[in-house]
Amino acid sequence: MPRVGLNQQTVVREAARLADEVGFQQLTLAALASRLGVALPSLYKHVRGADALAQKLAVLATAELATEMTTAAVGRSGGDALRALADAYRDYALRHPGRYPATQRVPDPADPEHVEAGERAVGAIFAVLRGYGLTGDDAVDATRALRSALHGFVTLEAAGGFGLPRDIDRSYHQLVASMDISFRSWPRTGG
Amino acid sequence: MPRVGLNQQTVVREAARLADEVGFQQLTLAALASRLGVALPSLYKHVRGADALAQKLAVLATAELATEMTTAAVGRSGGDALRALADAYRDYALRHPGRYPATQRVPDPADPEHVEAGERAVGAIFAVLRGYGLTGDDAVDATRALRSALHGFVTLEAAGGFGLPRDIDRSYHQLVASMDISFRSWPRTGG
DNA sequence: CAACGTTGGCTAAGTGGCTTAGCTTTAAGG
DNA sequence: CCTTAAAGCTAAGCCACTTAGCCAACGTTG
Repeated sequence: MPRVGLNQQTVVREAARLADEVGFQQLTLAALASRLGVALPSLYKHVRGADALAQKLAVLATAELATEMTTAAVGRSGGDALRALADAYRDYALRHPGRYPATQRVPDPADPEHVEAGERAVGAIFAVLRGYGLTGDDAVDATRALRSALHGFVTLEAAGGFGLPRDIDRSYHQLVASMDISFRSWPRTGG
Repeated sequence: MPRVGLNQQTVVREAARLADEVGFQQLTLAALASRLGVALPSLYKHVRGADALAQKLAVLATAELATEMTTAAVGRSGGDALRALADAYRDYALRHPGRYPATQRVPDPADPEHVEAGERAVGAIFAVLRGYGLTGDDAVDATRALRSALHGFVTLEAAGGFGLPRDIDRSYHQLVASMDISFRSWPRTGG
C-alpha cells in the first residue's frame, strides 16, 4: 500500500478547506480522513486528536485573518483604516465560514505560533485605534468594543440571525460608521 | 416501578439548569436523564431528540431574556433605557452561561412560542431605539448594531477572549456609552 | 370495582463520532 | 542489503444519539 505522504500542514490545510465547505461544527475526523484518502486512525500520526486539530486550525485561521486585517489597514489611518479593516474582517468571515469560528478559540499559551497570531490580530486593531489617538486603557476598551461589534455582527449574520429584509451590507457599513463616530469622541478615562 | 412524572416543561427546565452548570455544549441527554432519575431513552417520550431539546431550550431562554430586557427598560428612555437594557442583557448572559448560547438559535417558524419570544427580544431593543428617534431602516440598522455589540461582547467575555487585565465591567460600560453616542448622532439614511 | 387503553417508563440494539493499542510495510540511510 | 523510524492499517472500546418494541402504571369508563 503506497503512502499518501501526509504531514501536519497538509492535514490542517485540508481541514480548513473541508470546514469551509461543510461548516466548523460538521468538520469530522472521519470526513477529513476520507478526503485525504487514509483511514481515520492514521490522522493521529499527524495530529493529537480532534481537539488538537481544532487548535491548529485556529492558528491557521487566526494568522490568515490577522494578515488580511493588517494588509487592509496598512497605509491608511482614521476612518479609512477602520473601514478597510472592518471590511477585511467581514470578508474573511464570509469567504471562510468554517475557518472563522475557529479563530474564536483563545490562544494556547503553549503554542508560540498561536500566541503570535493572536497578538498580530489584536495588534492590527490596536494600530487602527492609535490613529484615533486612543492609547492605554482607552485603547483596550475600544479594542474590546470593536472586536465585539465586528465579531457579533458576522456571527449573527452567519447564523441567519438578521431576519428582516433590510440589506445586510448596508447595516454593516452603518455599524462601522457609528464606530468611527464613537472612536472620534470616545468617552475618555485618561488611561 | 413508580413513575417519575415528567413532562416536557420539567425536562426543558432541568435542561436549562444543567446547561448553566456544565455549559451548553456539554449538555447531554445522558446527563439530563440521570439528573432526572430516568433512563436516557425515556426522554424521548417528552422531547423529540437532542436537537428539539436545544430548540425548546432556546424558546425558554429567549423568552426569559426578552422579559428581563423589557423589564429593565420599562419606564426609562434614551441613554437610561439603553444602559438598563444592556446591563440586563449581560447580567443574563453571565448568570446563565448555559442558557445564553441557546438564545442564538434562530426562531423556528413552526413554533409560535419561539417566534413570539424572538419578537419580544428584538422589540425590546427596538423600543429603546425609538427613544433616540430612530425608526424605519435606521432602526433596523441600529438594532443590528446594538445586538452585534452586546452579543459580541458577552460571547468574547464568556470565551475568555479578553486577555488583558483591564476591568471588563468598565470596558462594557464604555461600549454602552459609545453606543449611546452613536445612537444620538446615528448616520441617517432617511429610512 | 374491574377492564381497558394510553402513556411513561424500561431494555436491547444500531449508528456514528473519537481514541488507543498494536501490527505491517514503506522508504530512507548506513 | 539490512536496519529502523515513521506512516499507514485493523481491531476494539468508549460515549453520544436514536429507534424499536415491551411492560407496567394510571386514568377513564362501564
